[in-house]
Amino acid sequence: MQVMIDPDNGVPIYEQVVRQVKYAVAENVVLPGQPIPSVREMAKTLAINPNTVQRAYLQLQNDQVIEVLRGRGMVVSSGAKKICVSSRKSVVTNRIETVVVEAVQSGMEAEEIRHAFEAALSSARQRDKASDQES
Amino acid sequence: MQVMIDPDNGVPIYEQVVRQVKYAVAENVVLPGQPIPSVREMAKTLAINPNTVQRAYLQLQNDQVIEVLRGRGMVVSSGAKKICVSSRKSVVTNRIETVVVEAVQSGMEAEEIRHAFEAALSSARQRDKASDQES
Amino acid sequence: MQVMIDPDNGVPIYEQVVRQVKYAVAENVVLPGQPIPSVREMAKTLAINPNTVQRAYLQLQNDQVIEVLRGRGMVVSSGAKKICVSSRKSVVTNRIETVVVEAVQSGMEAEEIRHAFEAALSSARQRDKASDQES
Amino acid sequence: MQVMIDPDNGVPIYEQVVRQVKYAVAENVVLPGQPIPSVREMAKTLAINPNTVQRAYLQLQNDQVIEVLRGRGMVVSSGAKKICVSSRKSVVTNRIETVVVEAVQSGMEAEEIRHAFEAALSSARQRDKASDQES
DNA sequence: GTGGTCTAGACCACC
DNA sequence: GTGGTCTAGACCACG
Repeated sequence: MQVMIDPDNGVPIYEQVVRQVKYAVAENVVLPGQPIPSVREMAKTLAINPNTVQRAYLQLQNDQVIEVLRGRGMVVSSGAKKICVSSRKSVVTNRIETVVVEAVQSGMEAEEIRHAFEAALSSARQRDKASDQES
Repeated sequence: MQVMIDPDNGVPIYEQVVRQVKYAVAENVVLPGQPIPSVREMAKTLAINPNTVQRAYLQLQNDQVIEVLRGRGMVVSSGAKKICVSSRKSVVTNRIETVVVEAVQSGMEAEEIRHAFEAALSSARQRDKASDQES
Repeated sequence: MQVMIDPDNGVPIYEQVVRQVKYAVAENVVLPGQPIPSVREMAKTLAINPNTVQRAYLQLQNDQVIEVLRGRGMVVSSGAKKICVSSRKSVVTNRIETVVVEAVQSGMEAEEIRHAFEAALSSARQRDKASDQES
Repeated sequence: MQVMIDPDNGVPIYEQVVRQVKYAVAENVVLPGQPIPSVREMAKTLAINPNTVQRAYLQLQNDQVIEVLRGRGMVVSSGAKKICVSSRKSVVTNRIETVVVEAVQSGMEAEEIRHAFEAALSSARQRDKASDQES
């Protein structure tokens, strides 16, 4: 499981860790029952403070994505994949709502917003297909 | 110039003020050279902290949308409209593109994304109309 | 709202804070909409680290007992009382289950456990009534 | 001497081992002077870490339930039965009293507490019987 | 003033 | 080795 952190992008580091672990679970990069890197190991590889990793893992526990085997570390919980897939969608939906609210508040007309959206969607899909073919 | 604030929508209040002033300029609600409400007046109208208005006005100065006339308060600067119109569209459009890319990357189908978008748009417009009627 | 902490009783300090805030809400010591002490203030009165209070408040947010008014502090959320009352009962029920499991595992007969339980219950109720009359 | 371990019930594994050894002594499953399984043997039987067994045996030595015979392993000490019988009841009874006091203080009715207790007791006994049959 | 995040370093229980 | 808790002190965004 490879995790990449950008400490300057506004999103809290612990939140970035949470998202990437969930993404890895949703994409079957790690399977239920498999261990995830220990707090100290993850902290070392990301060059961040163990407490920050601890906080990310705490949230993943609350979200029932991972569970603790006492004294032996943490593993992906059995229902994790389902949770991660659905949470990912709800997160994206929330983001869409936020952006749309901003657009409306800033005075754009519905048709104008819709046009920007459709343009973004078609170009994003083209790029997505292209990168699919590469891999 | 009518400004509506939602203290619970996650967007900082000062940022909401900035956006709506820019919106008013872009829509010719206020014209270059015309004064904008004083910090105190705006704060009283919106029932928010004067510091918050101060901060919004500071950012508007940095963005060259308003300027201080010594002893006479603040007015919309001459180049303001051009700045506001272009910045509004580019900012919102960029945000939309970012979100759409995330949605596609997270594996959502185009129809699914479009559905979330339309739902967000209609609910956002309803709330916008409702707050218009209140005022 | 008075909170008492015992740093040596095994229960984490942040957990003690969580419980006592919930207890205060359940007992109407603080009402929905009312503010709770700020992180710094609570930390000072309890003579503990602000981070520890922060963690307690974070959990209370997750449990939807309190909510943040940006820049102005935290208040008891509207549905808090219901949550606190029911959570209190479920916590006690869990504790009972744990103890009973231990008793069974340690080889006590059902009748023996039941006898100890009834004895404890009647003496606890007597003491409870007595303290009620005092107040 | 049969020992059953549940690694997921919150009680430390070494503590579970301690309790069950004491239980076996109290119930005359093993008699004073008789040897108890070696650390390695016990660890293999329970599929747990030898360090964990070591820790349990260390505590049993501190509690004067077992003693080391140089070169011949560990045996149940002479006063063990008396210690185990009395400690078992007093520990469990104390725990029950504590929990019941908490329940009463938290405002639960006597009948409510009794109901939770009986439910816990019957489910705990069922699980206990089930694990007996397995072995 | 408020809460939110992060770092550094310590101590503990458990396996 | 593992995770869990706590302290101390710093910086940031927001009102």
